[in-house]
Amino acid sequence: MQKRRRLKREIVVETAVAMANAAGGYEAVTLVALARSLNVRMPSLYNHIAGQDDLRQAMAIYALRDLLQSMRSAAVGLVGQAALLAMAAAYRRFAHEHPGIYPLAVNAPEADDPALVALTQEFTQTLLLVLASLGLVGEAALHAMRGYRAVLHGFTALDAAGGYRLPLSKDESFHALITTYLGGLAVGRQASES
Amino acid sequence: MQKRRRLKREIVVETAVAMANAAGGYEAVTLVALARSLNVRMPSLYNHIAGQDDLRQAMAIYALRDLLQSMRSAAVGLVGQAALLAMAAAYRRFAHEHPGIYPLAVNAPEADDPALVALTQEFTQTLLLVLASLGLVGEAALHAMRGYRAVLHGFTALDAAGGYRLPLSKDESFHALITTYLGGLAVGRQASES
DNA sequence: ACCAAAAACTATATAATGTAGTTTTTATTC
DNA sequence: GAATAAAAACTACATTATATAGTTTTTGGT
Repeated sequence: MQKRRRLKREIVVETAVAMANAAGGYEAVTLVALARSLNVRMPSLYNHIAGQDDLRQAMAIYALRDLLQSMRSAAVGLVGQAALLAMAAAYRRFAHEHPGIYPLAVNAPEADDPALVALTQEFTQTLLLVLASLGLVGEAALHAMRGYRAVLHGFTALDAAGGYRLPLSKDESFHALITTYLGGLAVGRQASES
Repeated sequence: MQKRRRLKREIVVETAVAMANAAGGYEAVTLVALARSLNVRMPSLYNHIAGQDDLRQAMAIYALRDLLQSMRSAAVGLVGQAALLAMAAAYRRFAHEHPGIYPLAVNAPEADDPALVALTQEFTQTLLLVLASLGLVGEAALHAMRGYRAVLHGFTALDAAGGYRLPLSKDESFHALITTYLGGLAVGRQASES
């Protein structure tokens, strides 16, 4: 029997995130359903969020922060390939455990939110640091960062979309993909050094 | 002044595809908008499609067929890395030129449609043939196929989502990604041969 | 205890998907 | 060439979702 007034934006967003993950997709979070799960009528949500777009942006920021933290934790104490492997595993685990919000973290709608911009910069900075520990700097590092994220998202998205139906270990496929890409990076680095 | 009766499913789907590409996303194809663009009232569409889900599945099949054909055309006369590079370029071009239906081609909702299953098998077969020309067979080829598609989709999706905002050539990033992955495949192949 | 602000509510508008039942058009058959 | 059955259009309506307007209730600071 709690006093159920004083709903807060934070609670609204967190409940929405939980609903999305439970349902396996953020589309399931309708405002009516979210309001019902908060024991409130739908229009009351507008006291805390500016509408569905605003809610999704807030969920995206939540997701991105969570993903970044997961990847950083996974890489603590590691450098170079080991760090990139650990971060890749953390990325995949995050997407698997948070199917409702992972797509929001990637699609990152608008670039107008300061929190979103800051998070994106932190993300970039973290990756560039790890790539530097691998010997990649300058434009090569930027291309490698784009490639690394493409690899991670590509596998993750195809997996989530049900694209891997063959009776073949997905873990092995993922590991093969990452090591193949990292191996290719090593080759390119050697070539540019010679 | 054509006789505008005898609307056909094919016309409905093709108009929907055109609308989706023009709008840059399939979400813009509402049944009311589609009906208006066909000079018809919305419920009339139900004589040709079973609803929005059916329409999207039809669009997905259309997209997948188109994508497969583009990639095959690009690879005619090529084998090995050259073929995979050409197919990658065709994939990216397709996604860029058909922003409305590309996501449908990837998300491939249900596995219950025979046409969809057949297309998917053709796709797989084509890729495995090219990979075989590179010397990859068996499970290694299957892992490589998953990786190749992940690489293609990952870059494509992040690009479409506006994820590449840095002032850095996307063409170069894409080329670097593909050659890095293919280089990694070559390394892995050497290692397994020794 | 009062009162202003915050946050809930009811009621309503708009737009989308989808269904039921009816009417119109088309094409085939006698 | 008219009759008729099937196809495909229509009107009308039910349902669900987002969003807004205006009102009432709750709450916390003075």
